[in-house]
Amino acid sequence: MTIHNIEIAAKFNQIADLLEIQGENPFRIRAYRNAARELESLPQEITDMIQQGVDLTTLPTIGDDLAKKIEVMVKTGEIPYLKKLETQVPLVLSELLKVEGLGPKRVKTLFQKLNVQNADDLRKVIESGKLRTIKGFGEKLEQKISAGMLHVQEYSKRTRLSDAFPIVESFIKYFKKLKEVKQVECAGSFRRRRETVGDLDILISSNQAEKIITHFVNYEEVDEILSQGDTRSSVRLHSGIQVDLRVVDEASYGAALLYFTGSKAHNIAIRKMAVKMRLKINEYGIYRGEEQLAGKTEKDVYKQIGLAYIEPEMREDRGEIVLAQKNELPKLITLNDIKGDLHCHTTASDGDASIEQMVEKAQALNYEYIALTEHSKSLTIAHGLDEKRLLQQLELIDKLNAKLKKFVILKSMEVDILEDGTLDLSEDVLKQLDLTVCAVHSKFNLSERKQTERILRAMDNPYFNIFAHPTGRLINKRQPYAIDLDKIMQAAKERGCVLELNAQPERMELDDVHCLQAKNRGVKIVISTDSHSTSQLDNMKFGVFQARRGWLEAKDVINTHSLKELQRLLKRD
DNA sequence: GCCGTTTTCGGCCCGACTGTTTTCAGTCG
Repeated sequence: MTIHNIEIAAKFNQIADLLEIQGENPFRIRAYRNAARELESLPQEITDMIQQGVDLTTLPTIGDDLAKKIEVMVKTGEIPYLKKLETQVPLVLSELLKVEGLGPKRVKTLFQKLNVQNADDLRKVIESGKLRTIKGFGEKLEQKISAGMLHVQEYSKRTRLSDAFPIVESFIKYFKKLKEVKQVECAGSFRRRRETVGDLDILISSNQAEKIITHFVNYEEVDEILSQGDTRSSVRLHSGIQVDLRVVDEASYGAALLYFTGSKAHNIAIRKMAVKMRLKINEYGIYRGEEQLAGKTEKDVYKQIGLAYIEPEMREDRGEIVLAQKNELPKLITLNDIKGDLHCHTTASDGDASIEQMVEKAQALNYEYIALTEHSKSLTIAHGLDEKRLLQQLELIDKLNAKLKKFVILKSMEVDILEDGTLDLSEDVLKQLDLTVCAVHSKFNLSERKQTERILRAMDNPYFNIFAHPTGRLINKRQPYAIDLDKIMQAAKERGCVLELNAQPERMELDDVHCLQAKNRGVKIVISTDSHSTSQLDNMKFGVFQARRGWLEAKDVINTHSLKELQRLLKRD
């Protein structure tokens, strides 16, 4: 049995929930949550680390006690301490914590006074009017809890970054019309470009907070006003997304932006640094006693604690602060660095646009090259090309290339990796291609060992260049297939293969942690849109966002290079 | 429960809004 990091993290979070309901020491609770977060973003599996004899207490947030609990969990699949807690407080109570308006204190009260253990119990005590008999539970709170229960599922779902974009853009536009607005930005995980966002955090600088708040709650897409104060307000939009607004003075804008961009872990880390220097950071600025030392820009605030400016995408407390101290932060890749797209389809297989249309759009994006990567014959549903049709396309590409100036169409194909690890094209044809983009399109449910072996065998083929769709996941829809990416990366490094970061917003395979892992291993990445239409070529930005979250620089990504250099990088030994 | 360039004990990030109080606890970000 393999215990994954996220499973241990989940157990730690459950322990934290139960301790919270019991009213335990908040710092002890935080210790469990910190450890859970650490485990979630750990690039290596704990199980492997234990096998390699790594001392877990060398990890931040993990001490002697938690290290022991992790080891027991890995060995037995359970944490006895959690079992013990469950005999005192039913675990299902943690579900109630997800209801808006209910926190640990209220859940405990409901459990003790009315024996409420789950949503059903809660509904019953509301209907019978018993809830209101409890001290501290009034009419308004009852309404809030009732509404909250209806939406637990719906609102806990995170929105894909690409879906949040148009919502944010119209919000920003709406606020820019107001002359009282000096600066406006969407902070939070949106600004950190996480692949999904929970709610949206809009920050505005203005000296007319009241007017801004009124403008905010009157926005036409607002369905419900959740709170409305002097400087902050929250609403729920018709789309179900919650939006939080905060208004500050210009003198505090940078500090507030820093605070509302997060992540929470990053904020806590820099505030701790400030405390050590006898300073205090809050959303209004950085202070020595009453005196504000900085606050107008984020850069000023970082500078006061001896840090270089850290890009939002890196603010996850994954080691970026140490690098900022040493002034050794990576120079993150930007959209401007991209010189071409190496994964696109045309009408020849399952795309919507012709070759000419795709080329025209790629040229408009100032690209120097594009690779046409139709599906191969096994993928009949996508009208995959057999050898004969592919050869016809190659001829056509030659003709078009002869006419093009300062732009090259690369001959390629999205080759299916069959179940036995062979490629879905004969060597005769493979050798006529400039590069191959190889991917799994069937048999997703093989065991991790078999799936990994399948890919490794495919990589042994000297014509294998890019491993596309490396996890097969669809955000909010399909889990990644079981695969040992660590082994794959090792093999890619040895064989000179490249891993694809697929920029389709619903895919985003690899994730940020994978990117960082690849970078550390020296494995090259290609960011590709997998476009099936001309407009999808614009999805490149989402791939770049993800790459930035994974600390990638232009040099780590092969399609930032000129054609000549690209060809050198693709060459296998 | 973790952690250490003032500490192996005593700290642990910080503030706004709501509802139900009648001066503040609870929740949230």
